[in-house]
Amino acid sequence: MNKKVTAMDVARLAGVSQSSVSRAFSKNASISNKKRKLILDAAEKLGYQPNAIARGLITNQSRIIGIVMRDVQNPFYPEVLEKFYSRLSEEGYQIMFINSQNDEIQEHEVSQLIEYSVEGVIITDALLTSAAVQKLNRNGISVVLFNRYISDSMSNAVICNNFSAGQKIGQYLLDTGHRHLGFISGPANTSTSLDRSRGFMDTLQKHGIEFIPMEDGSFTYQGGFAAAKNLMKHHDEIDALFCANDIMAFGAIDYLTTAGYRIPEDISVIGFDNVKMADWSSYTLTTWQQPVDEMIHQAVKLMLEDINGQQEEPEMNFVDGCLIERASVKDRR
Amino acid sequence: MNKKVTAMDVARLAGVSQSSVSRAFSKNASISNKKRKLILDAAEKLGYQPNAIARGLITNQSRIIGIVMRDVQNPFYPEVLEKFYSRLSEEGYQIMFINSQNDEIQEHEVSQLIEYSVEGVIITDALLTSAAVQKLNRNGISVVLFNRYISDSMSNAVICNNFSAGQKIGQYLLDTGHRHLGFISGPANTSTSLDRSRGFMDTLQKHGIEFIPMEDGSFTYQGGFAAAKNLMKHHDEIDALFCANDIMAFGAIDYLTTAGYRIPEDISVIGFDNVKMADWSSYTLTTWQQPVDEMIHQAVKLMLEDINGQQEEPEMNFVDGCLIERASVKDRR
DNA sequence: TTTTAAAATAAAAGCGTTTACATTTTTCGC
DNA sequence: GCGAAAAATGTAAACGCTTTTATTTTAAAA
Repeated sequence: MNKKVTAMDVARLAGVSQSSVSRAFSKNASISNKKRKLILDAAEKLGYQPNAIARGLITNQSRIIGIVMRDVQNPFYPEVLEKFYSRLSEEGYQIMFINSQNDEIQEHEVSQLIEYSVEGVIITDALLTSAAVQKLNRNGISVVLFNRYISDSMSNAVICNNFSAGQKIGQYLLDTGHRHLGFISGPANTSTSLDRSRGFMDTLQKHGIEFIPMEDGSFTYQGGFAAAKNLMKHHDEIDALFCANDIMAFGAIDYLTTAGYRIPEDISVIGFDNVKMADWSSYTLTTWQQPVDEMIHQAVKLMLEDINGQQEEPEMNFVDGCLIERASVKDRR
Repeated sequence: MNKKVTAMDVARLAGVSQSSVSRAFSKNASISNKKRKLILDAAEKLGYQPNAIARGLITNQSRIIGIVMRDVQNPFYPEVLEKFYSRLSEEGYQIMFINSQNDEIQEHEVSQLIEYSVEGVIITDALLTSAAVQKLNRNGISVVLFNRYISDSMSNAVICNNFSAGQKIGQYLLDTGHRHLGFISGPANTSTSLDRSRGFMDTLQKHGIEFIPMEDGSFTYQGGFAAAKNLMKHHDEIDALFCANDIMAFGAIDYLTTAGYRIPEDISVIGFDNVKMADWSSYTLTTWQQPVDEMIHQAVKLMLEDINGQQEEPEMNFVDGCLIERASVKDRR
């Protein structure tokens, strides 16, 4: 456990002042090429790495972004995490990972973020109280909600246009000749699930369908499995099932298959997210693709703008996505 | 973007010295209860949070652990990540997440870790050069390898006893009356895949089987799918397939099913990891369970010991795991 | 009381940087 | 060459804490 080598050590070896060492490592600082090379060589020889902690203290910029997730087990989120990592890396940021254990993001988790002076926080699939948002804001920490929003707060958010996607899915199912629809929702306190459901119902109502059977599948495989079971027990007539995310759709399909229904001959199933597995040949799930790359691009853009103070007002960006047709929906016309 | 409130602010409000504020927030410091309460109240009122960056600078302890992963898309790893988060949280550590994009951990990724003075690094499913390990060690950063090891280096590691697991899987397949085995491996440069394969072959050889067909499935679904296809093309006689991880097993099963083979009637398939999906009714995969909780427990224990200097020598801990029998293997006796 | 030890507090140094400011060196027009 | 402006370098002051050291207050002993 050797002592860490500091800028002072480099300075001594190179025979310059410590501030010159600092300048040698900063992009647009006033320093001669000759001296810079001298210093860099000395640094190389000693294996010097600038200390980001010390830098953060003086510059008041940690260059750390917190990412808080909850449902890491849903394959959608690892993908998101990976992509956020790439984008933020490119921008020279590190990621502090928080896996919120509870539905709602906890006080102490917010505190951790603040204590480490993260410059921004990306909230993914976790519930945020307005109090938490305020606390973050009060500490000058930018917040971007990813794939959810809270109406009363003033936070940046980028979300798939779940309402319109829901509408289009409803339309698609109707267009392909389905008449007995069912819906498996996520938790009732998520904007994601709510908007998808509202859009879906909106279309149905326009076609004179006022009520359809629904079950909460809590965004999990087991939930989807159980929800499908309940649904079919009381509504054997169902010919199409819209699941508010893919993972529930897999659960539903697995239940239906074991119960002897054929997909899509007997029942069509449609999901939401287009996770990698949707393409697996066991499922070949027709689903709604969230344009993850674009969403992440925008989220990072908002974050950076906010951090750099180029933002007047928090923005909410909606992106559309599109239907991916595979083999889990049958054309019944 | 309010200015951050510092210990000095609290001190002023409470009418004490700044050092007393510091003491009020530290566990076993010499301070009267009266004053502590006074200070804590003032801090509460101002919404003061100690600045971990500043603390880290003076104490030379960042309380950050780096976790580097590569194949986050393999569902095994999100689970691991989540559990590491819980354990390390309990110990008061934060996680800096690195998603290595390449097979081999990159120079600049190691640098990032060093710049942020992480106290330790957990390496999961990523390849580490000895040079990288040395660089970390030279900077006093503890390294624990999770689920892999490198023989030439002196790093802590906790791994499933892949060799013996491979042996037992071979035995199990033989015991259940299989005579034409095939193997789908991971990348040839991973100790994980190699040891599983060696153990497997070891058993087979003891039973007079010297050679079996093998394909590299590179630890991915697509790889497993393709590998199964290649294997069956040339070796139609195969009656059992051992896949070096679950995700490849899923790919293999999906190929086999679409090709008209019945699992397990025509071909038995066995995986490795016991990810959540293995229990899904589409797969009901018989597989080897890695004792993740125990592995993580040990990894964190090693890490902490190393950080606290209670370690003479790097340790390599092997854990066993056990076979989980589901429905993808048929008893052919 | 007075003396002395112990406990609580304050003052100040220092962690490894960046950066404003002061000083020195270089460059360049005349 | 000279002088002035520009560029390069050095000096020193922060940043927000912890911790050592010095000082004050309190408690205990006499």
